[in-house]
Amino acid sequence: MSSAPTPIVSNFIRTIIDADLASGKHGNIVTRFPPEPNGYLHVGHAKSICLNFGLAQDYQGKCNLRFDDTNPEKESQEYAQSIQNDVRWLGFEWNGEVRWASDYFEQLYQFAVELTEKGLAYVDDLTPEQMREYRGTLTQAGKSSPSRERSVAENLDLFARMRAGEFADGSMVLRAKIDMASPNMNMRDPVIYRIRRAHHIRTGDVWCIYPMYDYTHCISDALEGITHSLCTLEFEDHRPLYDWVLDNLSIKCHPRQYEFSRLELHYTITSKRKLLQLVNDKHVSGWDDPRMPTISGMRRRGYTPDGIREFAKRVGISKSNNTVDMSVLEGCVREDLEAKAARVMAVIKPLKVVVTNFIEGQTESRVAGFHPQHPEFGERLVPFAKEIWIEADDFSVNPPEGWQRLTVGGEVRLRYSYVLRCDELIKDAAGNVVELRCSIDPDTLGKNPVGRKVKGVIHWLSVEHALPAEIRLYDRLFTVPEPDADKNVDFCTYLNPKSLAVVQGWVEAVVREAASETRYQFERLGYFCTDRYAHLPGKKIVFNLTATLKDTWEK
RNA sequence: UGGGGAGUCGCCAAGUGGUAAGGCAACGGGUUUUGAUCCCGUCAUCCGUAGGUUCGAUCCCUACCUCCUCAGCCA
Repeated sequence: MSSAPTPIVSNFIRTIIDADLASGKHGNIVTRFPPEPNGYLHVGHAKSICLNFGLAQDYQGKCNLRFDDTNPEKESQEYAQSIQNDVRWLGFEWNGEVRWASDYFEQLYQFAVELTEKGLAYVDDLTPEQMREYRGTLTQAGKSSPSRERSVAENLDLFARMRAGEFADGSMVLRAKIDMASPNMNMRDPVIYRIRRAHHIRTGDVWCIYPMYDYTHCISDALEGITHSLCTLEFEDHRPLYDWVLDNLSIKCHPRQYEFSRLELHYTITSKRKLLQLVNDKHVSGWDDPRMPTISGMRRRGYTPDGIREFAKRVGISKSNNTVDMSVLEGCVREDLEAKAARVMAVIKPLKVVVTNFIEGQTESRVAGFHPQHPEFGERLVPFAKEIWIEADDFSVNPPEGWQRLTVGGEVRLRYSYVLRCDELIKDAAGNVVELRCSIDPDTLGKNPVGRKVKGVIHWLSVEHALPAEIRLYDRLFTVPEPDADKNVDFCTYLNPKSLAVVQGWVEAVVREAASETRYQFERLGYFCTDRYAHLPGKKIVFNLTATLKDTWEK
């Protein structure tokens, strides 16, 4: 990061790892990031990625990337590919090859046979509705299915025939035989295999039965030698099942699951289902729309991997529910960009200024550094001419108290150039200010005028030299802090109609050949990034607003 | 009303039986040709509540309150 990086803060998981390493329980740690390839990764996943890969880095351990691809109906290669791209873009590399739960399908099947042989699993043909009834409620114990006492031999036969495709989808399942009276619903004989004739992205039509998450995850972790299996709080209730499966199978490795609280962010949503809805209903241009909280969306918006990683560090890891404001994420990105983005001037809402005492047709160029604190960023020439653009917001006919910008009769410093005085304004028939007639003080280049102080500094562009650019301005996607808080109101109701505004502005000619995804600070405006797709170097300039600069002037 | 979790500054978040880290934000001041950055300073007599144990408790015990979470052949 720019200045002082946020120091590593202890958390309960690090405490556990420290103890495991100190006691010799583990010589080194192995974590894993296990997404289901059923959507694009979002900021919440970024927190998990930074945790798992970050821990592996800090402790010189390893972190696997494993796809939990056990539900073929929702998964796709496109998603799997995007996930790999996102992890790498964030700056992490997984240990060895990408792992797939589907690579373990045969072993998973054999383990299920083992469970069945031990009398710990049985084939059930209750309908989903019946199964729900038999499961009981939070306060009432469930009751046994008639199939619960089926013989081992018959279970083995039935399970083999399930695999062989003899039964219809949904007609039967394999269940773990645990405890129908358990106060933990997950232990009331959970389904571990279901029949589903769906084309799988990797195994195609080889299988017609697929293992469930709870059964698959722990075994996958064990097969990979994972030491610390980290997941979010809602899986706390699943831990007994995770342990039950491993305790009852002939697998020596028994990873431990630890749960941390998930990230909640104000003014956005992080539910894959809802994010998918935004895409499908065309409320956004796609998963990578710059307004999306997806990693690819943030990338397109101009957020940096370092900024996002800093954010993960800042929010920390704990078990308490927490909601972080978007401004914290923006702050991290700003901090990173402050140090890394080259400065350039741009005018988003232009107002023409004619410098009456400057010679027509003359151009006067001044050298300006690309970064005030880093001369190594280099410099460029900024041309000055008789006609210039200034930001319309930098001029006011009736300025409020404390105004440091331009007003009639007032003076302001043109960044890198002269002190300018506004002598008169020109209005159109409707009374709108359309042009300013100003004059410069020729003796203020590189020095302050004598006898008076000019506090304000504004950015500007020579009309003749500026380059037109499409500038996409973004605002928060939702108008309320918690769009999906009320289950009775569709979160789309709170979509911000003004979350995107496309304007035609002007930028310095030096950015003409900028590659896509090049980040700049437009002085006094904010950080902008050339669009990953629409921006065509040398042909079409398209910038996305990443974040505005902090503005303490706001009144 | 069953089970599993969590409650420390506006937002995150350490911490320990010995008298409350840090970050962000905020607020004051300084520098500044970005009202940005940067620099300096301020910012919990108090750790959900009420009791108890103790020389001493945010950390131990008891009760209570609040919030989250679980009844998919999703993950």
